[in-house]
Amino acid sequence: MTSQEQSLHYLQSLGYRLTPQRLLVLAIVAGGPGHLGVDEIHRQARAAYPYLDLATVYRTLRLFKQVGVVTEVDIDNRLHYELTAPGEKHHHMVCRDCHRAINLSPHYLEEFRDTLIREFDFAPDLEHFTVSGLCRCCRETAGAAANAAAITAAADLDAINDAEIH
Amino acid sequence: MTSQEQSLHYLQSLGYRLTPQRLLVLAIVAGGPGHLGVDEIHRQARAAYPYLDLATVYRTLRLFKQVGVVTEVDIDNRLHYELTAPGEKHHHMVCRDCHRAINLSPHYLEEFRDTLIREFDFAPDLEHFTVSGLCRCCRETAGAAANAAAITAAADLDAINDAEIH
DNA sequence: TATGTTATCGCAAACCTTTGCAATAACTGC
DNA sequence: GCAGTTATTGCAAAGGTTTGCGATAACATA
Repeated sequence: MTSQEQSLHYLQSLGYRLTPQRLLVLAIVAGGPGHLGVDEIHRQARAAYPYLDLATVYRTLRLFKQVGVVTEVDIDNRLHYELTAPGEKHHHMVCRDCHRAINLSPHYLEEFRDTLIREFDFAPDLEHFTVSGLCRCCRETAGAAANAAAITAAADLDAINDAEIH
Repeated sequence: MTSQEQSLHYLQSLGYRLTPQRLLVLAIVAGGPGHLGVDEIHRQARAAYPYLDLATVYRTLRLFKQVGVVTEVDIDNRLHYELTAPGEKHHHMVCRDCHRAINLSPHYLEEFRDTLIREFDFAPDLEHFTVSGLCRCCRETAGAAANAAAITAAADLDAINDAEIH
């Protein structure tokens, strides 16, 4: 039994129905190289099943995400999905310049989660955690000038704020 | 000089122009009780300046966010904005059930940021950080049943995944 | 104060995503 | 295997947000 078939059986055990559309979407996400955009998934799916609607793709992916079969990644305000790797769960760091996604081990978030629960009784959703920022590449290249400007600007703002407070 | 005037001077010092629209949006966000939705800001703004377009509100808020004057909070897939509190910067925990936002001191993220920079050369944008989850209230009430179901489901999935790996 | 440059605005259209609804098809129990 | 129940689909429309573009207005310079 393949991993995909197991995921589908799992869906069924939760009371959801097995449809060709769901099978197809799962197969495409499973076959993709890491995360795929919704439009890309839809395009590939239509090649095999031309009447499949974009709304169905969205609904299917939302369901898969909800039960944990796929992981959602927000890249530049667009949703992307990848198979949830069973043994090697990971989070994402997405660069705000080049939009590349870098994997991040859950290990780095465990302490943070424990703290929120202990201090605030707040149970964070960190299953599908994504943090944006600047990757090494973009910090080195275009980032050099922009970064300097940002730092200067931040300092200015602090100065203004300090002046206001005192 | 008020805090708002300082923010506007700051914008000007960065090369942005001072317009009545920006002044108005800033005044409304500053006057609001914490975070306000975009439609709410637009509605209030139109009362004073009927021709102000929604697109301008969005562009203005995006600019304010970019320079750090306001903080963006995503609540149930809708953007909300509040004045960036100079001395008392904070992040947000947003409950996925009741959609309430709870403030979170930056202190809880400092170590996380340092780690990402040290280990991955990745500079995370944690200025406007929001984490979703379940607040104490919702965990106690509706959460009790739903939580139990979720835990069971997760255990099932783990079992399936374990079976697959071995 | 008058003039030129160009950032910003309002409008309209596009974009990505979600939702309502009637028709369909997947599962259940006989 | 067949009929009944109801989750799911496709379609169309709406929702929230962004973008392109010509017209306007804010700032700099003289």
